[in-house]
Amino acid sequence: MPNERKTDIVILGLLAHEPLTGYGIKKLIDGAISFFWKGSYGSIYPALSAMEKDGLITSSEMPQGDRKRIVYSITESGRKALADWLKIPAAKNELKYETLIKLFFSGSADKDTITANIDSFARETAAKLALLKQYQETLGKIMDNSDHLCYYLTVSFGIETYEAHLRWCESAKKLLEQQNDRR
Amino acid sequence: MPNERKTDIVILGLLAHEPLTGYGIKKLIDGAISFFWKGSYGSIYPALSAMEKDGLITSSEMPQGDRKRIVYSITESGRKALADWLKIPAAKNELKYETLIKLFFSGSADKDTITANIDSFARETAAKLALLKQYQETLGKIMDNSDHLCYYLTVSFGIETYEAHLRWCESAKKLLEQQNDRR
DNA sequence: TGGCTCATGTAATCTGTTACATGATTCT
DNA sequence: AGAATCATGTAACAGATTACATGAGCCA
Repeated sequence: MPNERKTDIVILGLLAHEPLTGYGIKKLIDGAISFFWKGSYGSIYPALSAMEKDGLITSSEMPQGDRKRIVYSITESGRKALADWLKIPAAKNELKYETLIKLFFSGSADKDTITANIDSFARETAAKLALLKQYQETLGKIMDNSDHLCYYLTVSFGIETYEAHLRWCESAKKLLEQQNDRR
Repeated sequence: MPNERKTDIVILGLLAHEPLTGYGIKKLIDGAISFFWKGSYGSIYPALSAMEKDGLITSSEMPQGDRKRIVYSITESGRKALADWLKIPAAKNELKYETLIKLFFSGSADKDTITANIDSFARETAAKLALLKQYQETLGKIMDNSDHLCYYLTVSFGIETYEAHLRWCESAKKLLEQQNDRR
């Protein structure tokens, strides 16, 4: 039975491409993946231990000089678990935006506070968008295999979503102005 | 110091509008709020107890016949905590879409699996979108105060985001077709 | 030599879900 | 009478974060 823990799936997905250390996994998660998934050492290392026990991955110590170094590889059983999970269309998709909580309950807040919150959100979104566009550019040049196509589609998702967010920021601020003038 | 727990903030925000029971809070969270925030009884009731101890809310037993019923109201201290939190522009905005994890690691999956996943995502998104559009229609008619304006803006955010998702679904499927033909 | 990166790991804590237990009221 | 809804609450578990502890290798 494939593990439900998403950390496990992400690790499996990364190891399906190449063997990695826990540290290396963390670095990759902090890259293009980070816009839809986060992971800390406190979740990665325990997951690696558990998955090795379950036979989904294997480890081999490959020290660099005197520095401890454990490289993990995916097993056949691991590949199967990953493939099985990929085939299940059911997916939990969660959007948890504190900005929306703030906005929803800002009925008694003054207009400047609301606008400041929207502006702050817009800045953060623009920064993330810029990063994704960089990734997209790089990927667009090397879209030679199905791996890269999938990366490209994921990044495109982020770009279209963030662009929609930014458009909303503009229209929201306009509406706020209008309502303000009307009083 | 304002509590960082978002469950607390959501409860405070709801109670700022009207006194409610734990059950009533759960019902409201399951409504228009649910697209950006979820809550279970297992998180709501303990939060209510903790917040009462902290003086952010007060309770009064108002049984209905023989049925136990505890109605919570926000205190001045609670209103201040909420207002303080609303003034901080910093916000954690998390997009956690399993669909994107699946897609990102679908390099070795066959095209039908990927398309099925996208279709499933599109159906779910369309369903959520339809609900939000209903809310928007209702809200559009009664946009008489700043509370309703904030609700409207929040719902609009969801609508624009989900519409962007659906557009992406279409373009993603087209790209997949093209790449498939090219082989 | 000092700071960054590579590298592993754990303990305490937080936050929340799921599942259950319990029972009254209201609607059909 | 039976189903749905109203209503409160807890215990076990899950999943993750934060902060810490530790230390080697590499570059300027």
